[in-house]
Amino acid sequence: MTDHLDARIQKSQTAIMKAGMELLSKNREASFSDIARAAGVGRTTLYRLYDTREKLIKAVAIHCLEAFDKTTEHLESEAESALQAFHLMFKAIFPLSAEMEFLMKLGDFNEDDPELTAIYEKQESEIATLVEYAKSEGSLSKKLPTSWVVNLVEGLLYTSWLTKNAESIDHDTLADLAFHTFCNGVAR
Amino acid sequence: MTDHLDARIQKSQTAIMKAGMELLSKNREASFSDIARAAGVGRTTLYRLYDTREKLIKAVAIHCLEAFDKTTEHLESEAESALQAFHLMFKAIFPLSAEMEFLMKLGDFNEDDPELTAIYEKQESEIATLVEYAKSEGSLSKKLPTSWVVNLVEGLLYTSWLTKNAESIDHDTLADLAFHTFCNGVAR
DNA sequence: GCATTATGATACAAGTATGTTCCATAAAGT
DNA sequence: ACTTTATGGAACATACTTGTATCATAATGC
Repeated sequence: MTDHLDARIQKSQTAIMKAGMELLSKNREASFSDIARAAGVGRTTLYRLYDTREKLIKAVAIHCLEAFDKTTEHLESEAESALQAFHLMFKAIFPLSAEMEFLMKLGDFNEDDPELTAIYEKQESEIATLVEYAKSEGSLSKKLPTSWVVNLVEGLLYTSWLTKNAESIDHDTLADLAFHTFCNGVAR
Repeated sequence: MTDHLDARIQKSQTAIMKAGMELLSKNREASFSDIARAAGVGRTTLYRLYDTREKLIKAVAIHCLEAFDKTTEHLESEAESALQAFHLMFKAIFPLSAEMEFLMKLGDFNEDDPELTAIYEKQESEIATLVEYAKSEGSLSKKLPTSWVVNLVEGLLYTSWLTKNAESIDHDTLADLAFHTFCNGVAR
């Protein structure tokens, strides 16, 4: 008896995760049959690994949120200033466009599930801490509410996502645009 | 035989529009039964006025898009500068938070329906024109792509919407924050 | 007041998603 | 090699949603 996950389960899980993320992003009403077919596994396997449709969606959401967490947790130590940390954050998040799209299309997990809410609020508060630090460092305006700046980060990611969908712009360029706008706005 | 709409139809339509906007914002999978109950009309009436579920959603979407159009169409003539037009735009849009929420939760009508896409792209191009004008006026940076600035407007509305949901901030204050960030960013 | 017309309730048919159970098979672990 | 375990397919029950048809009732227009 080991706690090592059976290779078959692991394979199924990653395939389901990937297919679920893509299908549910495109169409929130995608059925278990659809997801199973796209993942290349039997419908029964979905029910075996995730009891219900709701639980699968929650599992995918947690997976996405944790991907964000993993990507952003080392930023503060790598950056030399709080401002630069935001720049690194914009750059780091773009490889997670699939995860970002899923979370954006999902909408308010805010109200749905306490566990998801907890993870989400934890990440929000980490950004809030960074904002407060930047304020004390003197690099961010102290007149603006912290919550506004925190949500602005999300809003700029949304802006980037819109722009990326319409035009094919380089990820790094997009991150630079977001960071520049974050700091200076768009006025001349 | 008049082309005046029967008062009963009008009453039903507005009730359905309102209920549809609210319910479908909260839960995209809301059924016709749910919407009918919330609107206080019979399910049959929904099918009579809007043939199918898809057509109802499309009707609500058009209603929302046109509400935006109506609100923003006179801005250019009222504003004294292109920049000020953006300020007025942020202020004008906040009363339409229900419409905004519906459209945001709806996601890509971009790919769904050519008619919706047409209206949406028309509005986008109107903003693009305004951006180009502001650039020529010298009030917006010419280095930034027009599409980025256009999407930034949407992104700042999204930011405002997030902030409004979390904290209870005055609409006008929120519009000022959005405009200030639009122009100058958040750096000190 | 009277004819017209929208309404809501009910019943109905068809389709589809959900979730469960069982079993032979194949792939993993040891 | 041998045992254990995950898998996929099939069959099945249930529930729900969609969409249509009918009809008595009530509100509207004139």
